[in-house]
Amino acid sequence: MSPLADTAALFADRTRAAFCQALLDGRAWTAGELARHAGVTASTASEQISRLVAGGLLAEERQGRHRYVRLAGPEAAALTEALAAYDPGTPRPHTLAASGRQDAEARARTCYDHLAGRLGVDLADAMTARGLVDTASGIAVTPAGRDWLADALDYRQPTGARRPLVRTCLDWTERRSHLAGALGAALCTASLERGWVRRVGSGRAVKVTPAGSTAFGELLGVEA
Amino acid sequence: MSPLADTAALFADRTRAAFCQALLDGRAWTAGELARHAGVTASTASEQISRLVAGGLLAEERQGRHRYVRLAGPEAAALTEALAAYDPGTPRPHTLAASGRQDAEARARTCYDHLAGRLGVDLADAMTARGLVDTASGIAVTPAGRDWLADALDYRQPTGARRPLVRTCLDWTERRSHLAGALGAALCTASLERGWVRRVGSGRAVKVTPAGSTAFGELLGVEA
DNA sequence: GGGACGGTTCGGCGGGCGCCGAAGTGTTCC
DNA sequence: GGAACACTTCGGCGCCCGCCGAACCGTCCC
Repeated sequence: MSPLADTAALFADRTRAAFCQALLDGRAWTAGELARHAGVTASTASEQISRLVAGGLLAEERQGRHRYVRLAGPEAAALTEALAAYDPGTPRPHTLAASGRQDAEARARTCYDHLAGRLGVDLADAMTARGLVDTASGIAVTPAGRDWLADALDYRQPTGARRPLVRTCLDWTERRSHLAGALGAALCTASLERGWVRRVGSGRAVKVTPAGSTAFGELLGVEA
Repeated sequence: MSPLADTAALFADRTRAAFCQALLDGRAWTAGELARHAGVTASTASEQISRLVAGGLLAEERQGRHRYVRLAGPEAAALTEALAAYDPGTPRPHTLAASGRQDAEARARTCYDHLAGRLGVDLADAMTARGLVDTASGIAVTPAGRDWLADALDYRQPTGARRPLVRTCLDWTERRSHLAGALGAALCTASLERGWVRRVGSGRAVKVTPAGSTAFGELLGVEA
């Protein structure tokens, strides 16, 4: 086919799409977990995973009798997000029935390696409002933002880093941008390590802890 | 299916992918032109175009007995580019045989509404080197860049604009970033209007005119 | 009106793909 | 060694989808 069509075909299947979206939490899943998650048999999952790996979208790691698999990299995650976020003009039906289960994810979740959902958008807004990132023309970290990253998160950009310090990521529940890139990853890592947020369930949803409420409030004036 | 899989399925076909890539030149094509371009019959093209329109990826406009069709918007173009650009680790086979026809496109072409190819990358590098855009942390237009846009291109960002002033777009021939967003569009528009570049053939390729060589040299120090 | 032309609709063909169950391989634990 | 377990391979079924040719519908031009 054509490279474009080949790449797209990897996503163009209910089961494979479900795999990729599940893996957007940035963690490695076993083949069996993915199979149960998508509601297919182990054999089907095995085949589909192999296709995704062959297509370069997933990276695998064998450990004993387990096959761990994760998204191949930030580019793969970005592509998955971009496809999931594309939704031309549909004014969000947003059925209330299904929203119960999705509620936790809508409030706060991880998106590959950064925070998303309402929390992610709030954090992004707060950082913009405080002049830590500048969205007036593109998106960039301000000098004040660099200081904040060093002070609050103890993160300093490696010299000669090729990964952009900050990148926007369109949120598929909020339909607004939140912060990805190295900054987003650092914020997410710090939040998990310091117990500001905790993963709930086996999916992407996270919950802001009391300590997190305090921290986000003090550091950014966000009440969550 | 799932929204993700549905969207991906639109691209997951040789013919439809060829349509989208052709339309990346930002212009409207007739159904017949697309059919010939992709090497399928008119009936097939008609059906596939209808699917892309129904999927919200293409916008159509009927004029007399012609059906003009173009990409639905910048998001659709960005998605197409993102899919085309994703190519995990393949170190560019770059067959010399096919490169003849593609040579013009590799040198300079439009990418939806901005300039790409070697020219696009050179312009992006020059603007970065001259401090008009800042890529140290994300991508943003500097104050000097705003002045340059006003002076050289007579472009001023509308107040309250929701489109980012500048955005990067990964080039599928150069595998490097060039400038998209409102800045990229303004630069492309100015270049075409002022005769700095001229479209060649029916595709996306453009050619730098002598006047363009002078202008790019004086404005940005780019020799092209 | 008549002919040329762009586009669409319909029927039908062929191939590819997703899925499963059954059998098989390799690993872990007792 | 044997049993449980995670995963893979294979054969086969059924469906979907891309494609074409033929007939048809509008539009444009003489």
